[in-house]
Amino acid sequence: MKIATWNVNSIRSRLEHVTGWLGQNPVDVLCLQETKVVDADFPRSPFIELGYQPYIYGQKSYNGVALLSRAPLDAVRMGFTPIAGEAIGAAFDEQKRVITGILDGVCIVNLYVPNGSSLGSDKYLYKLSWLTVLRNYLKTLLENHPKLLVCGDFNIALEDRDIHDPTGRERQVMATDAERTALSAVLDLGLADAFRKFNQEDGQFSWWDYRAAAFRRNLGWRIDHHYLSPALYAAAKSCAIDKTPRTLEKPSDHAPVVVEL
DNA sequence: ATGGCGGGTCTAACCCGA
Repeated sequence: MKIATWNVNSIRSRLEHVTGWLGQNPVDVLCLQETKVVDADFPRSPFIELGYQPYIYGQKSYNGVALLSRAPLDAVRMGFTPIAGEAIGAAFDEQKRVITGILDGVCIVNLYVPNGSSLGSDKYLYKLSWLTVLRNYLKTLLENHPKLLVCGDFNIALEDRDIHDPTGRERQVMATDAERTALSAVLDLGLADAFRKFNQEDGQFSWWDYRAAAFRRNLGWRIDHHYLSPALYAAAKSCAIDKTPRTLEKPSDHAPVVVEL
């Protein structure tokens, strides 16, 4: 089973890149983030024609996640609310950042973690709160789904080797100690980084700023991840970043990351 | 480098991302 995660920075602007990539890389499930479109306007038919069923959870202009699956998914859940309840979920689900589904007993959690803007801002505090809600959400899911895959755009680089230049990273959003601690608390539930099972190199990135020729100079960050529960981690066969779509004209600033289970 | 690019939409003296 192959599962990919890709922040596409608008599915409508990236439609040809995504359909082209799926044609070349027929993964079982593609997890999308930042679709930036309401469900009624999501371009479903190009994916149906490719043999993929879209499960979408979007909003206008910002955020938005989707699962594209070759086989029907079981128990698709939108947002935190179905697991966390209305009291916690309703407010956080105003931003569409979470969608889950089950394929062959593997529970796939697709996340778009808040960016956080800048250290100490309201958005930064929201990001930290969001991660505490995520921890409780995944704790409950793990109790019922021992085969759990949590992937997406985490907007956090856990280690200095995941950043091209970690100088000053403690004041830089995506790399502060508070963010790393919050994500580590999530992973301490029993989730491990699939990419690092296979690759210990530095200079391995999944996002490059559009500015300053960052991609050409490989000035990037590794912030898109696949985290696996122990049963899946032991069985994982490969995990790799595909930089090819980032070389195209008008690319997303993120590259897809593929894990094979 | 409180913003170089590139999404979005209230097409801007806009907002937001990472």
